[in-house]
Amino acid sequence: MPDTSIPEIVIGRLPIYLRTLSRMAAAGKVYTSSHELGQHLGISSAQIRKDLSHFGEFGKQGTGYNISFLTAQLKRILKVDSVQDVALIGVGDLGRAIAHYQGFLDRGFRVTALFDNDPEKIGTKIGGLVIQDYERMETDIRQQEIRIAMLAVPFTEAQNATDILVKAGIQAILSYAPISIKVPAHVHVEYIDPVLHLQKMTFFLE
Amino acid sequence: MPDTSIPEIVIGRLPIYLRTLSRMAAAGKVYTSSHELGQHLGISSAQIRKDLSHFGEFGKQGTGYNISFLTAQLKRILKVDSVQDVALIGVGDLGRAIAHYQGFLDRGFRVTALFDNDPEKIGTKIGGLVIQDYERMETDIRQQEIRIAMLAVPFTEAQNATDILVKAGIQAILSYAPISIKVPAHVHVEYIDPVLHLQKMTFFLE
DNA sequence: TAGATTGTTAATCGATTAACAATC
DNA sequence: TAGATTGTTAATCGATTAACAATC
Repeated sequence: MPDTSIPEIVIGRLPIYLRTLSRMAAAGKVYTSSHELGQHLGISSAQIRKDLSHFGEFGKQGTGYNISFLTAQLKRILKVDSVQDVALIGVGDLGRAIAHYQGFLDRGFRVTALFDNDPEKIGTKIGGLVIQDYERMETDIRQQEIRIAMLAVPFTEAQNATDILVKAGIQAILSYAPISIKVPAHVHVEYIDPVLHLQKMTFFLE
Repeated sequence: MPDTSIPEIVIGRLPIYLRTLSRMAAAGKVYTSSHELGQHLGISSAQIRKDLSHFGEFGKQGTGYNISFLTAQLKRILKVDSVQDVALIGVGDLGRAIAHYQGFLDRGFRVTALFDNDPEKIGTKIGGLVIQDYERMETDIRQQEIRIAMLAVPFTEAQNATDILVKAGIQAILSYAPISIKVPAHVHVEYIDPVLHLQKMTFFLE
């Protein structure tokens, strides 16, 4: 059971460390240090050491961190050492791009179910998966014991789809819909809305 | 000129306020309060009032905020009261979805240039825009005075594309490539990597 | 050994929140 | 007027960083 006293902001940085370590391993490096990691990411070495210290001692004085060892530890901590099944709701342009994306499996995820409410799409296939009707969403997700969903529906449809996901027992939702969705406290929601990033950056334009 | 003493974290929340106000306006509401806004977003009313106070006084005691007035003020502050042109680099599945996305214009952005380095794609059209060769990236972006780019290339190509964008005078980059890119200090970079969100949420799975 | 780097502590820094006078 | 809500101050809370003993 994860220690819930660990700040959420710390958990949010672990995947970034993991991603950077993977790049280093691919480049043939064997050891790294908090200083080197920090330089890559633009954060302080102290922060990296502090973050990791919440979970154990993974380094050696003088030599730093063994990259493959630290990678394995972070994967274990984040529970991505086994592959997590993900349901994808909404198969428009964006949903299609997500379904085709080859970058999930390496990092612990696999889209194993597709749903849409457009009769024209239902029954067609993407990457070997049949697009299913909303009707089947609750039972399919339960049967497959899927705990994570990605939401790529129009924002007008987001809350409705969310309500079905919650009924199906989904515990985590990554939503691409540009709207705040309501969920019970036990369901985690994260959002991706590119326009929020663009608007933020526009403020800083010269 | 924006007051640079305003914390970046505050700027990051303004687009969220703006998005919520738009939803309220669409629902026919005329006034709202910091309390109501906070409830929608799951943040405290004090934080909303504090954030807004960096930029002026936009509310009235007793009645709260006029939604269309506050919307106009936030758009002005974020500089999205005029439409910003955006270049899109990389027209794979994701780039295609971005190019087709209808949700940008309403919120201040318009994709006006597409680039790819795949000879098979160069010269073909998406939504009325011709996909141009990398060769033309620097000059086209300069000529069109584009200041913002979205990066949807494979991660192996991200730094190379970024270097060209920087030479072209781009000031802000929204990157979908799962890798940290290096830019000069005057260029703002934001990242979207869905796997980071998924891995973070997986930690909290029961 | 000498140099390097960890994990941890304490200090600093910055963000959030509670409270309330002002006032619509 | 009475009730509601702002904008702001001061207090609280939490995150980041500097520093260093331990030790590889």
